[in-house]
Amino acid sequence: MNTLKTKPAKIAKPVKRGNSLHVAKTHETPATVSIGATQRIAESITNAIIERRLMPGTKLTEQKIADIFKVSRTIVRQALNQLSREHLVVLEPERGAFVAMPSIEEARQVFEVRTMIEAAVVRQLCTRITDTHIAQLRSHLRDEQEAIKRTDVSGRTRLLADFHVLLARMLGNEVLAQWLTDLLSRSSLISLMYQSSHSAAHSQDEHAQIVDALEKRDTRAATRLMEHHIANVERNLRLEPNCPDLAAALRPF
Amino acid sequence: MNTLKTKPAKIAKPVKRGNSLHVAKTHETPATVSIGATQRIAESITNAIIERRLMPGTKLTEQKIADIFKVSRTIVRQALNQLSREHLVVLEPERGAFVAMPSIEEARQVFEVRTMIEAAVVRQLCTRITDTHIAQLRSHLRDEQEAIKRTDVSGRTRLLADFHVLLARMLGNEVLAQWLTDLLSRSSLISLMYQSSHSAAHSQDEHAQIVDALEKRDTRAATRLMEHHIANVERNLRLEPNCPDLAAALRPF
DNA sequence: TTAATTATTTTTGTATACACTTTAACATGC
DNA sequence: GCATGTTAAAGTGTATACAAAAATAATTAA
Repeated sequence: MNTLKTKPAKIAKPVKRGNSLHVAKTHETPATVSIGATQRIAESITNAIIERRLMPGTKLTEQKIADIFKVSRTIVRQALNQLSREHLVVLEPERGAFVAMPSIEEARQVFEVRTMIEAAVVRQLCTRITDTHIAQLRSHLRDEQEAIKRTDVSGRTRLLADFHVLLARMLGNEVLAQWLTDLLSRSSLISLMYQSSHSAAHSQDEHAQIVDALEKRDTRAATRLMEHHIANVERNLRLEPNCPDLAAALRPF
Repeated sequence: MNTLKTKPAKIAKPVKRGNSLHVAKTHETPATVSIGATQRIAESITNAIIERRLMPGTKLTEQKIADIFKVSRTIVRQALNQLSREHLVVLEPERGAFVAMPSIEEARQVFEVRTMIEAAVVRQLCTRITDTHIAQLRSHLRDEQEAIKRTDVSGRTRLLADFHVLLARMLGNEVLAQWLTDLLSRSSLISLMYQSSHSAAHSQDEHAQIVDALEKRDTRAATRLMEHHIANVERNLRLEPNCPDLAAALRPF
């Protein structure tokens, strides 16, 4: 019932710098040049999580992070808020921020959504993919292989996830790409938490098969391969009721 | 290169209050009971936007909002940050927050994604929808009709959007439902900005047809109807290069 | 009068202060 | 020794202070 009445809607003249969609800030900036400190910290924490330097459940104390980055808690707070909306961090009222521990149910839902959306992406893509796109994908596949060869764990994790985002981006739909990016960082956290046994090499191979199908514009095969790929990744998670529920299961009441 | 090294990852014991997915805070709380002030303000602004009391482009000055709600700018800032991540508000550095003015391109992308995802939702739903669900949908359709009858503009806007979220929620996938919620508030802002000529009654009728198809478990018809419905809504937007670009077009340079 | 320049006021961005909550450490009683 | 209650430390949530930037108003020159 809070009406929020304002003056007769004084419209701001459309200043219109930064015409295009919100792609602007997504793109890498030249150097350490003052790209919001908030963003810098959020990315550092994201990297730390994805690269397994911060384990799920770890407490993220505001002051400690503030000290590390030499900023005030205000900035850290903004970063943590952002991360919580990306589901990489959980904010418990009056208790603080923790690296998220996605539940088994959440994992299931994330993979279900990914299957739905990525199958649709691949289907769409078959009707409009260009040779340039195919070349891009081949190039990406090579990068994946290299990262696997030299056992660059964090690099290959990122590249394997980027493959999926890359496909979405080829539809020329930033809204979709942005969302898939979020979904994939959640996925990374999930496979990291439930120690996936799905080898990177196997994933890479499946990616290659998908590209092959795309090149032939074989809609049926491409969607089937994508669905199987995601299903495989999910199937290979250790989703048994482990640690957290174990403690609860052993308790008398 | 910011390493963010912390102590050997002191894992916080899984306190485990609020076991289930993040549904907890989504649910309505009894009364005005201290549900975060931030949330309250964000919702007020959202309502004001959807109900057309705040037009696209309006400047949202932090102090003014703070005064209205009798809180500090800190809280308002959090709310505006949240809204910017929902794309209802745009944050321009050093300039402030404005009600978003989604571009034509953004509109196109939002509807494209909605088509993809909602077609998939309906397809999935055909295989697992229950009679209880059908009853729920029928009930919702009645609510829509009533709101239209008594020309409750803001009510019907909300209900017509909620129909789509309701479908997603029936898949038992909160991740999906949450995202569709975001997409639909963006859609609302878009149709509000580009004055849709698609009558509410027509939309409601199309919703009813979709439910009919779902009841018969007619996958083919249901997906086709949903795709057409969304396409209709988009087609009826006034997407001509209007005001904003007009001004730019007339300018010498 | 109009345009350009300077001065003034708003408004944002970040840091800091402070109250209140939680957590832990310790002491007391059983 | 274990549980419970008490006290101290740490941490979060909100308000406020202040510097820097932007918007607005005033002033001057053409």
